[in-house]
Order: sequence, then structure tokens, then C-alpha cells
Amino acid sequence: MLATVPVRVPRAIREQQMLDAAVSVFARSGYVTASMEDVAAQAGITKPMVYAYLGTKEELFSACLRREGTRLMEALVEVVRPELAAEQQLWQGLRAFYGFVAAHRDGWDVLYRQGRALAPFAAQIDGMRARMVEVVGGMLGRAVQARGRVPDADDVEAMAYAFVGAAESVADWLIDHQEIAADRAASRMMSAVWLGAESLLRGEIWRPSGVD
Amino acid sequence: MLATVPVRVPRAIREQQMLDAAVSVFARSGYVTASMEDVAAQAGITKPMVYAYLGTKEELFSACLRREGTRLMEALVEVVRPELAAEQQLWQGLRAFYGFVAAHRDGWDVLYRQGRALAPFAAQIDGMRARMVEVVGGMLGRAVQARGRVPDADDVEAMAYAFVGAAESVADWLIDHQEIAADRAASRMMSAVWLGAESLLRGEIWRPSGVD
Amino acid sequence: MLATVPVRVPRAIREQQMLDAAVSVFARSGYVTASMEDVAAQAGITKPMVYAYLGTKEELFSACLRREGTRLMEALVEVVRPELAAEQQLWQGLRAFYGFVAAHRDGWDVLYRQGRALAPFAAQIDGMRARMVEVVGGMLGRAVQARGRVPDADDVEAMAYAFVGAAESVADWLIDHQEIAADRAASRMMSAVWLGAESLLRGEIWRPSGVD
Amino acid sequence: MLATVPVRVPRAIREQQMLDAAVSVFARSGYVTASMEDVAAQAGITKPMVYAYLGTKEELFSACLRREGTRLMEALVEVVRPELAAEQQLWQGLRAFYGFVAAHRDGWDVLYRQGRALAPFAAQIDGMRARMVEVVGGMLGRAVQARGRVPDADDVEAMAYAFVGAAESVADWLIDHQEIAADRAASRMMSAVWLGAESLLRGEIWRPSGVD
DNA sequence: TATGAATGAGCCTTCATTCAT
DNA sequence: AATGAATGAAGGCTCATTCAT
Repeated sequence: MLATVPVRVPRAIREQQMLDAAVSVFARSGYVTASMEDVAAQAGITKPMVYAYLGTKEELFSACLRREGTRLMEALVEVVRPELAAEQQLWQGLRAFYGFVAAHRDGWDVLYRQGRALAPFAAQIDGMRARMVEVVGGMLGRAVQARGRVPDADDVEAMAYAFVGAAESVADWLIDHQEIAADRAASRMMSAVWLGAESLLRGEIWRPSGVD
Repeated sequence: MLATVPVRVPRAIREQQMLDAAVSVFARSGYVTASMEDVAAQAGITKPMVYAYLGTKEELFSACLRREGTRLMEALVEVVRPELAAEQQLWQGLRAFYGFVAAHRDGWDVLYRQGRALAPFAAQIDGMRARMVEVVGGMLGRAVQARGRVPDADDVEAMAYAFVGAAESVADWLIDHQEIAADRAASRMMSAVWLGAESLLRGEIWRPSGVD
Repeated sequence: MLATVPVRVPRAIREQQMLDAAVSVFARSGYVTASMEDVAAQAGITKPMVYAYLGTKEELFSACLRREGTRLMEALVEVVRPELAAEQQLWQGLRAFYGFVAAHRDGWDVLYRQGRALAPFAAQIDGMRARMVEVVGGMLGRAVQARGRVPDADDVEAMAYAFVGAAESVADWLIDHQEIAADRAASRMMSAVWLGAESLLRGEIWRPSGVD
Repeated sequence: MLATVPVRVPRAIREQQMLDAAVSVFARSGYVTASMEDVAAQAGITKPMVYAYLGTKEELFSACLRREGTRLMEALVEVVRPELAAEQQLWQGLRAFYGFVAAHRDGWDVLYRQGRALAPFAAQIDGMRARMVEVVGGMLGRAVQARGRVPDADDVEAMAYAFVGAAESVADWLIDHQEIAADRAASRMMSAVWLGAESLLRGEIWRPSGVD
């Protein structure tokens, strides 16, 4: 009987409320199907406020991507300390990554499932993803050098792509198996990939054998 | 008797032409932005024909997914012979997979980039993806058994998810680097993943070490 | 009980109906206030048809201007025969002009009152008006030459502008005095302007006299 | 004590600043397209202030019309002294008129181009215009009487309408030819119209001759 | 088989306008 | 005196979908 009284909320806070609402609505309905009306209603205000503060539907979605992307990146940067060995960096990064996915399902959905499929935003997402691939590639490259070898750029990049893709795929799996803890997922990823990486880091190359 | 006389095309062929047009248009504009008008125009006919032959926009897109998915599956089934060893199965499967992606960019885009992000089709795509994961998981499981060990279901599933995700991610990379041949991509995937898988198959498990 | 049955009308006819409706609605409500819904309703159809056939609101208004302008021009061209003397040309032109204004009040309103005030269309109207001024200027110039004098370009242009403006102004007056016949208006315009023009054509120039 | 300290401007001055801003914005964007936000911004204040001082958008535009109209009228009244002969009155009036148009382009645009086309303000403008026609008609009527004749009311009114319309039209021409001085325009108008008026004042009437 | 004509429905977007501070 | 926050209302435009021919 009290909380329903309309309150004048300062802009900074309202904007966050709007972004929360938008991420939630976009995740539920998808960018195309979601309506600005829905977003406004979910945020407890009216459409014109959304337009006044965050602009167009496209701009709004883009703002969502930016916020969620930044959150994820910050979570990673916080734990992937430069002084750690590559193995430890990967491990910590994966833990943070799965922690983020588990804690921000909607954000993850908006970021990876939707953003990538929508032409106007693909560049934005690809940019972020490229940075991740680059970081992972950096780790791998340094790990190769630590073993006294000279990394091949293309090999490292392919490996990094594989790594990131595998991590994302396991993230989806994690979302569908809510009972599995994030650390468990991270640990499995390390088993699945790092062990193989180690061989690769030592310079082993897989070659087709047999008939072809 | 001029070339401009409209030809009565039998239904089966017309449907394929429509699907070709639809896949192309959906890949170019995205499911939401693409209009039935566009599809009809691209197919060289009028809207009511599309509705008469392939139904609703949703049904049309679903038909696209089905056709492209089937094509991919058939390409895989053709080369992944049961009598081969797991390693060979993976290798051949990857080659066929990247061959398909390279040859059917639009189909791949519609299948993976778009289908997965669109709520109404997620189930359809996930089903197909689940079958792939299952197949890969089966290979891995048999490979473990071939080494005299008892596979852990969750480990194998996680591994399979990672493998499929890595393969998809490298597919994207392949699309953006057209100069790289499909076989090259497949070979890199084997290096990146199989070497690691081998360790895993032998029962090695990665465990966090150090402070945390 | 019969005419209300919805009929499939061929495009050419529907477009004219739409233009009729649009001119009427725009004249009644003004470009800004008029809604596409209104126009569609007045034409007895629904909005999408208007968009399908005549495009945007702006394009629709522009089409109105074009049609009404063409009608007016054609009415003038039909009576202003080149073989006539300037005086007869003016007289016939004015009659046709006031005939058009009296018969197409809405069209006149849309053309002159609204079109000129709306930035996006000013150019279109000004172009037409410029052609009229040019034609009138041509008549005057020839009349001067017929009197054996060399016309001054600026004088003639100013005179033409004055003539066209006077004619338009009297048209407004005509609209507000519906009981006055078009011919009467034309005759008054000739009295008001031609007599003066004659003096000018003979080379007389008005000069300020007295204190100033 | 820096220049950025907002100055408390007394109401009367603020209102004039707002009207200046409004006239400028309306002339640039047109009544419909211009937004209250634009006006406020141009005046360097916020929207609620505009509403507090000058009311609704409609009221604001009306206030613009009133101010510009009054300015024009005052400029005319100042020079059209009753003791002058009709010819001198016209001459001085035209000079003042073109002086105003040249000095207040925006005001003229708002008054004549826009005001007349906008239904809600047509009455206001027509009233002012009617007063002008009346004044001009009065001059003409007195000039007829000065020649010992009895003026025909309709003839005089038509002539007055033609005169005003011609003057306005030449004003537009003046605006598009900025290099032409206002006095030059006034002088041309006198040549174009007064010479003819003189004939008319003497009782001459133009009559159609020839076939039709 | 094939299409031009037509519509229901809905969404994005923008304002003029007003409170509460 | 002045403003940031907020909204009601409405309009342009598009599209999937369907008849009638």
C-alpha cells in the first residue's frame, strides 16, 4: 500500500533499472519480439522515459550488450593476474567466466545467443569476442614460449578459437544443468582442453594417419 | 516461344527454389528483418505462392532449418563409418563438417547463428545439436572403453560439449578466413582437441594446484 | 445496402480516389494535423493501401501537389494560345485560373496555402510558381517589344511577380466571396493590373515626387 | 563573479528573448516540426519556463504573430500620415513594408508564409490582412473621390486585394534577391500598380474584346 | 497454378504538457 | 525563479496473412 506511490528516481538509478529490465525482457522474448512497452513496464515506468534516457530500441540493446560485456570483462580482469602462469590464468578465468554465466543467465543469453545473431550488433559482440580470443591466444603463446618454443601464430589463433568456443559451449551446457556448480564446469573444461593444450604446447602436432 | 514465357515448374522443384531463396534471404537480413515479400521476390514468385507451398514465416524458417540440418547430418553420416576407430571418425567428421560450412555458408548461418538465438526454434536446433553431442560423446565413450576404462557419463558429456563448441567456433573462424581450406581447419581442430582428449581418455584428470 | 460491399478496385482508379481523399483531408486539416488514417478512411480503405500505392505521408502530399499543379497548368496551357496577343493571353489565362480555383478549392488550398509554407515542399511549389512568373514575364516582355521598346529584365520580372501575386490574392478573395463568378474576378484583375501595365509597357516609370 | 553565473533576467525581457527564439525556430523548422524543446534551448532556458511565461505552443505561436504583426503595423502607421495624398501614402507605406520585410525575415516568414497556412491561426492573420486591405482600399477610395467620382465598393476591394497580394509577392521576390534594396522594390511596385490604378481611378474599366 | 488487392494488428517513436522539488 | 523527472496520447509505418479472381 506504500511502495506503489510513484517516486522520482534520479537518472543514474533509473538507467540501471531500465537496463536490468531490458536485459530480462530481451532474454525472455528475444530482441525482435520484445517491445519497448514491455521493457518500460518491467522497469515500472513508461516508454518515453526509456527513450529519454537510453534512446532507440537498437541503442537500448546496444547499451545492454555494453553493460553485460563490461561486467564479464571486469570479472575476468580481476582474477587473471599477469603474474600467474598460463595454466593458473586459464583456470581462474574459467572459474570467473562460469561464475558470471551462472549469476547472470539473462546477460549471457543477451550477449552471446542474441547479440551474435543480430546483424546490427554482430560487430559489437565480435569485437568483444575477438578480445577474448586475443587474451586466450596471448596466454597460450606465452605458455609455448615458456617451454622454449616459438609459437606459430595461426596455430595459436585456431587453438584460442577452439578454446573460447569450447568454453561457451560448456556454458550452455551449464545453463541447462543448473545443478552443476560453476567450479565443476571450469574443472571439466580444464581437463578437456588443457591437457590437450599441453601436448600442443610441447610442439606435438596431430596428423592424419591411415587411409585418409 | 520466348524465354520470358513463365515456366510451369513442378511443385517439388519450386519448393526447393523457395527454400534456396529463403535461406539466402534469412542469412542476409536475419529472420526478423527479412520479409516474406523479400523471400518471394528472391524466388521470383509472389507471396501467396510461398504461403501456399511452405506456409507461415515460422514454418518456412523451420523448413529451412530442417533442410540444412538434414544436409549437414547426411554429410556426416556418410563419412563417419561405424567400423572406423574414434580418431578416424572424428577426423572424417570434422572434414565433412568444415566442408559443409565452407560450401553452405548461408545454411550454416541460418542454422547456428540465427536458429539458436530465436526462441521458437531453439528447441529444434538444440535437438539437432544434442544428437551431435551424443554422437561425439559415443565416439569418446567407445574410445575410453577401447583403452580398458569405464567412462564417466558427465565427463564424457562435458568433453563432447566442449568438442562441439570448439568445432563450431573454429567454423566461424574459418568463415572469416576464407583463404584457409576446410581440411586445414579440421586438422587444427584435431591438434587442438584430440591430443588433449587422448590424455583424458587415458584417465588423466586436471586438478587445480597451488594456492586456490 | 449494396454499395457497402467491399469491391476490388483496380490500382489506377484507387490511386485517384486516394488523391481525391488526400487533397480533401489536407485542405480541411492541414498537412501536419491530418493523419494517414483520416486519408484512408476518407478514401474508404485502410492505411496500408495508401502506403502501398502512394508511399509516405510526404510522398502522398507531394503527389497531391503534382496532380493539382499539373491540372492547373494544363488548364492554362489549353487557353493561352501562342498566337494571341498578350492582352488576350492574360485575359484567357486569368479566366482559366479563376475557373480552376473556383472548381478546385481544396486543390488550390493545398497547392498555394499549404505547399508554400511547408519546407519540404516549398521547392516544388516555388518551381511551379517560377514557371508561371516566367510565362507571365514572357507575355509582358513581348507586349513591350510589340510597342517597339526594349524591355528591362528586372522591371519585367518585378511586374510579373506583382501580377502573379495579385492574381493569387484575388483568388483568395474569390474563395471568400463564393457568389462572385470567376469571370468577374478575372475581369477585375484585368482592370486592376492591365491598365497599369499598359502605361508601363509604353515606357512610363513611376518616380517618387515631393518631399519624400 | 564569473560570467557563467546565471543572470536573473526580469520577466519582460525574458519574454522578449523567448519570442525572439520562437520566431527564429518557427521560421527555421516550421510550426509543426519545431518543438517546444527547440524553442527553450534556443532561448537558453528550459521548457517549463516557456510554458510558465507564454503558455501553450499554440499560444506561443499566436504571441509571435501578434508581436510581429504589431511591429509591422506600427511601422506602417508611423509613415502613412493621414494628411498625405494617396499616392504618397502608398509610396511611404510600401517603403516601410519592404523595410520591415528586409529587416525581419523570420518575422515575415512566420507571419505570412506559415500563419496563413495553419488553420488555427488563419483567422488571426486574415484579420490583420483584412485591416491592411481595408486601409489600402480606403486610400484608393479617397483617391477616386478626389477625382470627383463615386467609388464602386467591389471594384475598390478587388483592387485593394490585388495591391496587397502584389506587394506580398514582390516581398518574396525581394527576399530571394537580397541584393535588391527595399526602396527599389517599393519603387517597382509603384510602377507596376500605381500607374494602372490611376487609369482605374479615372473610371476606366477594362473590358474583354475580340471573339470571346 | 498464380496474383493483385486488401487488411488487422502492432510497434517504434515523438511531443506537448505537467508535477515535485 | 527554475528544472529534472515523468507521462498520455497519438501518429507513421510495416508486415504477416488472406481473399477474390
